[in-house]
Amino acid sequence: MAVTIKKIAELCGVSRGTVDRVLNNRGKVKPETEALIRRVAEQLDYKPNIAGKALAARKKSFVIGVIVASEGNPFFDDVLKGIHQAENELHDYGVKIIIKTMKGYDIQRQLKLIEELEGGIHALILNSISDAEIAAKIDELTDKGIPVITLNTDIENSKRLCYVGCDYVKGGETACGMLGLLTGGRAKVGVITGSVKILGHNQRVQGFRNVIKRRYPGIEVVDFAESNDDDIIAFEATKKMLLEHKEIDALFIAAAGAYGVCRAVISLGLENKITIVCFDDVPSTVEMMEKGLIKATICQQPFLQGNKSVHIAYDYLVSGARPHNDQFIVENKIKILENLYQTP
Amino acid sequence: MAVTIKKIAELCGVSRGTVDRVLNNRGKVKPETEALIRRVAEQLDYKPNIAGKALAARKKSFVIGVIVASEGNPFFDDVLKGIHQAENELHDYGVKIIIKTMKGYDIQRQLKLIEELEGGIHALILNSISDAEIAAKIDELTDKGIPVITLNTDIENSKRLCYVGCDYVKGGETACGMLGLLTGGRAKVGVITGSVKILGHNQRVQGFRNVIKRRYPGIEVVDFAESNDDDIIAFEATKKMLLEHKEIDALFIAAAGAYGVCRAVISLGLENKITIVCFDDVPSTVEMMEKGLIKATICQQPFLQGNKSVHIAYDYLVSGARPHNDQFIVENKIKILENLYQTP
DNA sequence: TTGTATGCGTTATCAA
DNA sequence: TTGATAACGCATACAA
Repeated sequence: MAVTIKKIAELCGVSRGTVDRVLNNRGKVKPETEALIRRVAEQLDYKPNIAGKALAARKKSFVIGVIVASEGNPFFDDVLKGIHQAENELHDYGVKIIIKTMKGYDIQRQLKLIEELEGGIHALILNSISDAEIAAKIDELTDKGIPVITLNTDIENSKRLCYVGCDYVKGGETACGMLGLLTGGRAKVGVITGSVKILGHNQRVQGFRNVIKRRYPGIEVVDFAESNDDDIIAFEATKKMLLEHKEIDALFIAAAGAYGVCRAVISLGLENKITIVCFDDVPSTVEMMEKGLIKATICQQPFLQGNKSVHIAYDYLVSGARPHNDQFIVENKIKILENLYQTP
Repeated sequence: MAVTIKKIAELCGVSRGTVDRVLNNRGKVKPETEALIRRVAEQLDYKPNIAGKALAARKKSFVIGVIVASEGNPFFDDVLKGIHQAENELHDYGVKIIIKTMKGYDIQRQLKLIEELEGGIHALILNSISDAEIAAKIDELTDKGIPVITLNTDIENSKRLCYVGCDYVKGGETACGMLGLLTGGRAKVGVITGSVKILGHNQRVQGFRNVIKRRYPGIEVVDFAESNDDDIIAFEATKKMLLEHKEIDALFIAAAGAYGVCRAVISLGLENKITIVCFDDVPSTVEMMEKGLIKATICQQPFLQGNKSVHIAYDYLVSGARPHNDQFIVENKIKILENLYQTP
């Protein structure tokens, strides 16, 4: 039979209340008794029963705040779906969610949204901007007892509880691996990134270059442009790039803007010449895959990211549990036309 | 606040016990009261609280039997790991698991194993052979109140509770999609399947042909052989095939035996000529991917299959919950060298 | 500093 | 046929 608080209490000759105080660090226990209880719990490998915790937790109520830069970015549609489903799943357990959305990555705007939420939440899920001011704010919340979970974008040197998102470097490596296979290892590549200011985008490009160096000497990056995650800018930049570099026969799109890129390729009549690899499966990308323009896309489980971030926040609030290594890394999944539609 | 049995009881002016009897079909309730309770529960959209159920269920104990054809088949290593982890996760809830393994697909042997278990289990997870005698046995168990979950291989026309595994047709389609991309849509393919008697293998080949017809007229299947999931037989068959058909420049391996196939290719010095696509990422396949022989493999989340099958059995025993559409379909994941190692 | 009592939602037992 | 009550493991308000 499993070890329970009751059993530990009996074994130590104290009451359940005392064991609870020790195991949950509530203080007010004589040091000797505390030591004894800890020793016994350790030896018996006590694991709190989740169902019991959840049931007892129903009496409380948890408000979780969410801030995402989802406006005008369809990638976040599935992230938000995952969050909403988690809210549903945890509704029974007294979880309420307040979502604030923003457009693009404006530091002051994000700070303002955090301040709007901060008084009324028990935890914050933050699609964070990698910036010192934001990091300081995260530390402030954490010190106040509001854990912060970074979602999709991480931030270094902060007291965030954990990061939920993909491994961007590995994503870039996977993209290059696919391009290598699709082109027989010979390609002149144009890179269209989102912004050199965004860590994740740079990491993808870095991963891409890693694999060139490691396995594909025949792949060469001949030009590089930024789209600011905007289809129009991507369209213009791609057109310019392809006109200036007639030798380009592959495009690596490290961020949003794939639709603009594809339209540029079409407008120059280069559909059959250029191999395109990109990220995520937003509707416009799916459309371009069906047209045959985009051969492969690397996806990062947006639904799972949203869903998991909420569950992690709840688990931490209820039982102090935190994920292994302070992170939950989703997979980079290769999708081609044939395996696009599958159960999440 | 969520709807509970207590609330329904109050609203109907009866005791919790009575509501419980109605909602769990235990009988012994006056028809009028039953109708009233059902109506109220329906209207309030009553959803039983899982934590409550789990807690109450601790008093019972569940024995789940598992039969898998895992002997000599490393694919099942991860399936078994998933099962063991589920046992760990549910240990607190009184779940015990008895695993019986077999080698290959021998109907009489499988029947015998079922009979050995049948007296002492509350549910059965069965890596079933698609056969009428087995189907009849499944129905017998089901009628006795022992739900049967088919794992990795399904069986038609039976009263099994649900199927946990992949969509084999889609797996074959994905494999052909990859091969099309890797070869620029032009290939002379040799197909090495496991056995024409195994439904899943046939479905993969079917999916492969679907995509040839749909998108890749330049891909042609020139020969076909069986490996019986055995590396030695696969080795011999591949060698023969490649010697007879010098034009073959791609191999589609629909089942186990990939290692034998690769060794045949190596022994003929054709490493650089032949594009190989296969299934699953057993250690010998990973080795061949690292050597560059296998370009891509389609994986089917073995760990998740094992883990999920146990959880589904438990959920059904505790709360009568069954998965949507009587199945839990795992994904066909494309893996190349760069995204082979990731969190499960 | 410690113990006791109560409740979370569900199920089982026993008495009526 | 029904209702009352205890139990599962945990958390906590309150009493000692």
